[in-house]
Amino acid sequence: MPPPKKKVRPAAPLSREAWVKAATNLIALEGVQAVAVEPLAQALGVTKGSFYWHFRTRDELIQAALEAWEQDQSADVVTGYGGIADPRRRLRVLLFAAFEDVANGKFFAALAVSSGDPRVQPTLRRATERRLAFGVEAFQALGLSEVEARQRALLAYAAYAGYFQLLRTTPEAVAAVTDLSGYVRRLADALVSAKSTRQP
Amino acid sequence: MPPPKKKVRPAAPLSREAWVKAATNLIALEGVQAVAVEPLAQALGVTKGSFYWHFRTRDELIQAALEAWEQDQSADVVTGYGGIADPRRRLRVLLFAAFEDVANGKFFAALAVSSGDPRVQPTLRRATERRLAFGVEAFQALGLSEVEARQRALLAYAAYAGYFQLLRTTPEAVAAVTDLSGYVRRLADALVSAKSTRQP
DNA sequence: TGGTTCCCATACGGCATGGTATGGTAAACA
DNA sequence: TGTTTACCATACCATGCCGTATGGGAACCA
Repeated sequence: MPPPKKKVRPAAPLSREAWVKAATNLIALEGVQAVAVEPLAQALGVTKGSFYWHFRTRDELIQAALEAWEQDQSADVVTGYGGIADPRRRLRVLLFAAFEDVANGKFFAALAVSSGDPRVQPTLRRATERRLAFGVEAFQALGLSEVEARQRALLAYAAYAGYFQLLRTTPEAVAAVTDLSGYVRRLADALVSAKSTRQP
Repeated sequence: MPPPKKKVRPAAPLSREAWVKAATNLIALEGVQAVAVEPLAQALGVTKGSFYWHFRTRDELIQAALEAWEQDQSADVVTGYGGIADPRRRLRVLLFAAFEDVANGKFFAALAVSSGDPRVQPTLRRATERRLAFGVEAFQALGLSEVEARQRALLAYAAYAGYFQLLRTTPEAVAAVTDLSGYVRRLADALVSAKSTRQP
């Protein structure tokens, strides 16, 4: 008779980061609530026993994934667009970069989907505030008042958030607009070059 | 000794519509996945027994709520803005009306939150397609090509969707812009009066 | 007064999942 | 070679929810 159970070790033991990465992918696809321990373990070819050795609880995994994303975020913002001198050009580069980072946009949209989760809320709030503040600053550099800069930053950010929300919920609708760069260019033109008050 | 259980009837028996309305409110607040039979029954002061007399299943309640909303939607669009002749004015009225209907905007954002649910997807897709088509038509009436009209409609709709998403996830961020009508006016100006191609 | 219908309570089974307890195996180490 | 440590499997309990089965009270009707 065969030996009752050959315990086959996976080629490499799972690291904590592997769990976090898997959770991050799952969040981007289906939101935070989809991060369930048992299905995730099955997808990784192990069982819960493995998970609860690496993490104390499910919350800990989710927090780890969120923090990892937030870290990347801050790094991007700080390093990237501080150096561009011309405020008009800086704004354009900022907008294009934001829309071109599709993976990041999708993850952000997934977070918005999970905004009901109390773990997600602080992360989402911080990210939004930081980005909005950055946008306000960029518009003020154009010489606009703070009120106007806030309006335009909110408009730009809403266009960003809405675009990736639509891309997530109804990609067919977005697919009708094939020229993304044209779309962003139009947004940039509308926000950067418009006069400071309503046109007659 | 007191009688073992005085079955106290509620003043009025619950109607099917009362359940639908309660579900609708819950969806607007927390999304579709929050519509759970037992908690909802408790909130209404009854038990599951009542629910499963009015509905065959939980799905049936959710479908009913979604259909009710979709009906209202079509009614609004059809009745409201068909008659305005001047295309510029028509677009402005349309935009202002969309942003002013806060309840509807919040419900839409809640549906986007629940976009993973297979019951929600068709409703969301139909609503998005109808609204976008309406927008494309309105921009074409300005004399724009279809490609340009699609871009602007998507931009307007993204600004709409993003605004209510932000209002839902991080209301503090939106609160910094107190003048909503100014915000919408800026959006309208940017979309309606901009030249058809990029400015030099 | 007895029956019928509407509306609901109670009790139960079932499933998915979070979390715990415990043991087992392989590799490194002494 | 014996022991410890890292990593994981298995079995188990608890909880929250869906759906079913059944009965029962109140109101109306004959």
